[in-house]
Amino acid sequence: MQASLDLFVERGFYGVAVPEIAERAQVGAGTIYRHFESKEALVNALYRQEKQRFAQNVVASFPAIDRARELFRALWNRMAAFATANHAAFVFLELHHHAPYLDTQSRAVEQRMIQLFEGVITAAQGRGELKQAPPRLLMGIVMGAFTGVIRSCVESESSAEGYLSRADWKLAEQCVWEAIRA
Amino acid sequence: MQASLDLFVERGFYGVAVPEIAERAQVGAGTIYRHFESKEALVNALYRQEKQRFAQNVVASFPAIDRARELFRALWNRMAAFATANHAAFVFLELHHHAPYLDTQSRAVEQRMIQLFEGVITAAQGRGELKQAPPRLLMGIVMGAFTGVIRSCVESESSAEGYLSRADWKLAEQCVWEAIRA
DNA sequence: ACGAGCGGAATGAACGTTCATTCCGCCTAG
DNA sequence: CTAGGCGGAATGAACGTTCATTCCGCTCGT
Repeated sequence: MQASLDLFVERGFYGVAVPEIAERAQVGAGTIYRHFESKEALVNALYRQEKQRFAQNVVASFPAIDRARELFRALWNRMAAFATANHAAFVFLELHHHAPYLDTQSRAVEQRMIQLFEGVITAAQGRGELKQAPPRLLMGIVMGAFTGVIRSCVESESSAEGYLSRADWKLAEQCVWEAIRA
Repeated sequence: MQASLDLFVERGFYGVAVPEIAERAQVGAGTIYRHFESKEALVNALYRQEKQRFAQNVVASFPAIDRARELFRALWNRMAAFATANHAAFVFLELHHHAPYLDTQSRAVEQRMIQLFEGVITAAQGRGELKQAPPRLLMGIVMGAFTGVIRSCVESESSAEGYLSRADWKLAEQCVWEAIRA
């Protein structure tokens, strides 16, 4: 699964041959089919695993606070921590967002997280802490901006830069908070 | 090219067979090779065409104003207009961002636009109109948020909704402006 | 204590299929 | 009548998947 993660991130689902995954994983091609029914089953298993890992890192044991500002900071920091520690996984999830070969169950993992967020946003709006806009819109802005921030540092082609500094993360967090605060 | 655009958006470069493109375009498979040297050449031509169309729609004949607020509103509205009128093209550009089969020239088209934006941002920062953050970071936030907004409406699975209302676009514009304003 | 024998996981060459690309007969414009 | 562009069957490479075989670790009779 680690091997396929790396390769799928590089060239996408259809761009990677199963024997290639096997080679990178240092196993025989047939071995993959003892663990996964098909290439599609593999990518679904991988998606679910990483999505769940992401969800657990981000929303599990979420601080039981009600102030939107703190909630948002916590959310952002957790996402940043996950995306930094598991860069490939994050890009993979981003890349396979709504891919046609994802099955119903894989999509459901995401739906649950979205609905959870929607509830939190609506509640915060009720307290007048967030802008009055469709929750989906605010979610799109936050998630999109987060992805954009990550991409902006990957693309800084000054080669070996690698990751955002902690200061930049904090800066970005402040920016995006101001986008959604009431 | 229109046929390949639709298909590439649906399933990605490697997920679409050339004969399939031919069928959708209602031409023979061989005919494609009288116009493009290879499948890769086709996707590069398509990328360049759409990226340039996007760039022209967004930055060409840009209002000669210096107030960042107006500039941003104009930028946002043009991007929104383009993305609404050419949804597939926008998704295609998004999807092929940094794909390994894009050649140097195709990447250069994007680089020029980025550098142009970087200059505008730096200038506005000099005038104290934008937050003091790395221009790439601000660009990532804006572009990412824009994409996120688009995605948020595509995903509203209430099926036949289709597009954002004009009011929602305006709402989103205000949100994202507040993210980057000083 | 030990080795023959067993079960099942791993293997990778081989299979049928599908792909990108080529090629040649056909059709049409001039 | 002819040349040029088109179509779509043909082609060989590469794909996902299978399966006969190998390999390994454990069990159990001696």
